[in-house]
Amino acid sequence: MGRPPHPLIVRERVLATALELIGRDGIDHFSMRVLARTLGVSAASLYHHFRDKDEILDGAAALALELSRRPAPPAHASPEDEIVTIVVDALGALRAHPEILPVLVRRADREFAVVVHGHMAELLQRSGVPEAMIVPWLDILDGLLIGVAVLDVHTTVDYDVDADSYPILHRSLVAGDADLDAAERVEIAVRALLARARELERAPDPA
Amino acid sequence: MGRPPHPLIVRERVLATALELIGRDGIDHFSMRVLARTLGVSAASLYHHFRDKDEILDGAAALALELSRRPAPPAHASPEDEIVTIVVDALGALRAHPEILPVLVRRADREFAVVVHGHMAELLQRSGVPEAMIVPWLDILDGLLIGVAVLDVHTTVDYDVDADSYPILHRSLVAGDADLDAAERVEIAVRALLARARELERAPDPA
DNA sequence: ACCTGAACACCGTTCAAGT
DNA sequence: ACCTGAACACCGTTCAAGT
Repeated sequence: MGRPPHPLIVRERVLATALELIGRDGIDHFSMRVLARTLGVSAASLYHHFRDKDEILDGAAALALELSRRPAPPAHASPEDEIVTIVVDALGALRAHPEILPVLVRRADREFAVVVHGHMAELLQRSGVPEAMIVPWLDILDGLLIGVAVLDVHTTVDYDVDADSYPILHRSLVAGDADLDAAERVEIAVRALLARARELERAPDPA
Repeated sequence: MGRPPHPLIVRERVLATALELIGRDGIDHFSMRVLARTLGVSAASLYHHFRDKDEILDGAAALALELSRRPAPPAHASPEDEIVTIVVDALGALRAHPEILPVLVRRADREFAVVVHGHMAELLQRSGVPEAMIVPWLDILDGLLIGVAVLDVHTTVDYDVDADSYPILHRSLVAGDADLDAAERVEIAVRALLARARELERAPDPA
């Protein structure tokens, strides 16, 4: 066909289409050929705009996070409440695009988090965390967030536990209020971590 | 060639070879054909022993966890110390096979954890966690473990932070003792969570 | 510069055929 | 029962050729 008067391929449209296809049909059905067909172009053309398939996957993952970002974090009374809000919002963003999570995990590009990290670093300091420990606590909070999201997305079935072999686990599983929502669990965990982060002056040496 | 006098394919040997190949060449280079060639059989034969490729990946992931399991968890004075040991050991297991982590995350088959969960449920109870909250705390600890492992495996570069835009984050990053080992971070976090888990009688209602 | 069809070197999986 | 070669319907990526 040759070169059209206006470019047929726009980067953002490609990424939005990729995200939509992945969300609708799953990551296993996503291919360059399917994406190209949906866009009405040839698969080869995509390589004029993206280095490879991974660049498209990364872009779609970044777009997913961007789309589910809350417009503005509300200013709360305490920095703790604000941190909880940020983490719970981020969990919601990850849960809104479960199919993109494996991509995020596989690449774990943390650049996207730098803005929210800058803000959270300030909040941690205001809540009394010593400066040298701010980055470790950010890492812990990040890890908690990602891990809870990963487990939550795959919550397929409540696994069966033999009552005789594991009596306590079994009783806790059948207890009614045992299954909190992931957002509630993450809030409990974040508050627990922050309560301790304020107390610690420094990491304890392995004595 | 036809049927040999003794089976050429043994399930455990297939999984061990798969794990080795994935660890050595990466998950992207792992294919049924490569696995079959390494084993000296045809790719088609593998389908007589495994339903599909996913079953092999799951088996290899389970094997990785099994291999890195410590022989016996030492009986400590306090249940808290024992929980920390279990979680830190599990982190070591995950870090020993970084290439298998995406497989675990993608499938998140939690059945493999039931034994250690049964034990940890008992430890949580002994450390004073109310029965109805044991499963939520197990979920939180699982999430923390997986998330920290995921982030640790991909710790490619310390990202650059603009000192003017994010002064606190920047200062914390350049502070010398800011980068604790993942095992140290997870220990700090687990102790913080346990300290709080003992106090809480019940999940706080969203008031 | 931008897009194309065709080709290359792969995939996972199935299946009739062999012993 | 267990293994095989060949085939099917796909992949990601490259590249000469078109305008």
